[in-house]
Amino acid sequence: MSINLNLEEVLERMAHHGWRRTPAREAVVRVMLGTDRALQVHEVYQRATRYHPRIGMATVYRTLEILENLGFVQKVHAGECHRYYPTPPGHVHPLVCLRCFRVQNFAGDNSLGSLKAHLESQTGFHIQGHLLQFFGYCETCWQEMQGGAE
Amino acid sequence: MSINLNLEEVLERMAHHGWRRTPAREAVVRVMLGTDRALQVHEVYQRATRYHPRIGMATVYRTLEILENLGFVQKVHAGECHRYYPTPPGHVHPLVCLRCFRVQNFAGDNSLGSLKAHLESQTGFHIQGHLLQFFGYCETCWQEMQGGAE
DNA sequence: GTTACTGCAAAAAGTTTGCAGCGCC
DNA sequence: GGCGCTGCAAACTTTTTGCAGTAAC
Repeated sequence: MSINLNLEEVLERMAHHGWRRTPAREAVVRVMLGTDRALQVHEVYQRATRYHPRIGMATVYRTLEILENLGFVQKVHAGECHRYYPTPPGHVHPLVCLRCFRVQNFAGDNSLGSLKAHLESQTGFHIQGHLLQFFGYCETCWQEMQGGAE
Repeated sequence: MSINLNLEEVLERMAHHGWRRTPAREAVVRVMLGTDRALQVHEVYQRATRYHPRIGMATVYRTLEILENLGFVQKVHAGECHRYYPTPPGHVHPLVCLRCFRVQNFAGDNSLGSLKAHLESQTGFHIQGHLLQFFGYCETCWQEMQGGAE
């Protein structure tokens, strides 16, 4: 969720696209606004039940799909499966902690633009997009892993 | 599969790691050596049956896991699901056609190295790796799409 | 002769769909 | 009041696991 938006703004923008405002959708939006980590779908579901106990998994899937299509959340490919995290403002890429899945965003490398142009002329491909992620361990997790806990 | 390796070389390297040479594994290796596209697991399975008709899906999964761990094949995240393609030699990244899933590899952007160092000092993350892919349409598919088909 | 490997089938995990009732606009 | 949305359950897809027979070394 663009971290510069609040609950009302997101719901309003959804409304502009014809999506009704419901307690279930509000719950999912709250969850995504309130996380600094990439979440698996079942984690989104669990957290959403705090705001709307009777929400179902299907609704979570459907709402995440809407939010993704509107550009409010994004998928991250972390190891085994994919996770969702709020889309930050600007053209940035995620740096994901492989242990706690906290996401740190960094500014898009502007060399990718020229690389894209270069690739298009070299290969004849018509490029539609790219995927850039870094993986590692955040300072906190790194310390804890060194401490033998792992 | 590293395109500069042949069947014997791959099987030999697997043997070095203690993996036995079997018809099923040979079939999967042949499939991966013979593709220029990223394949879904069921596509690998279908093609493998040409070499070894009684092969099972479970064996395909198990063999792809071995090949991935040894670095002979890689996953690509293309839209809906992930696909496997042979690891090319050198440090390169995939440019994937969204229609036919042909993979064109390009040389790793060396600016990523300095970006990594920059990110580590900025964020405190200990970076383990990165994921860079471009998506688009190859010239052939682009022409066919313009032609009104699709 | 051992032990790793296989194919099969069943289980598990992840995701989508159908639908009747509810509640948003 | 109409229709979009929901939760539930069932279906479906993808991946993993258990196991007894088979074959590689």
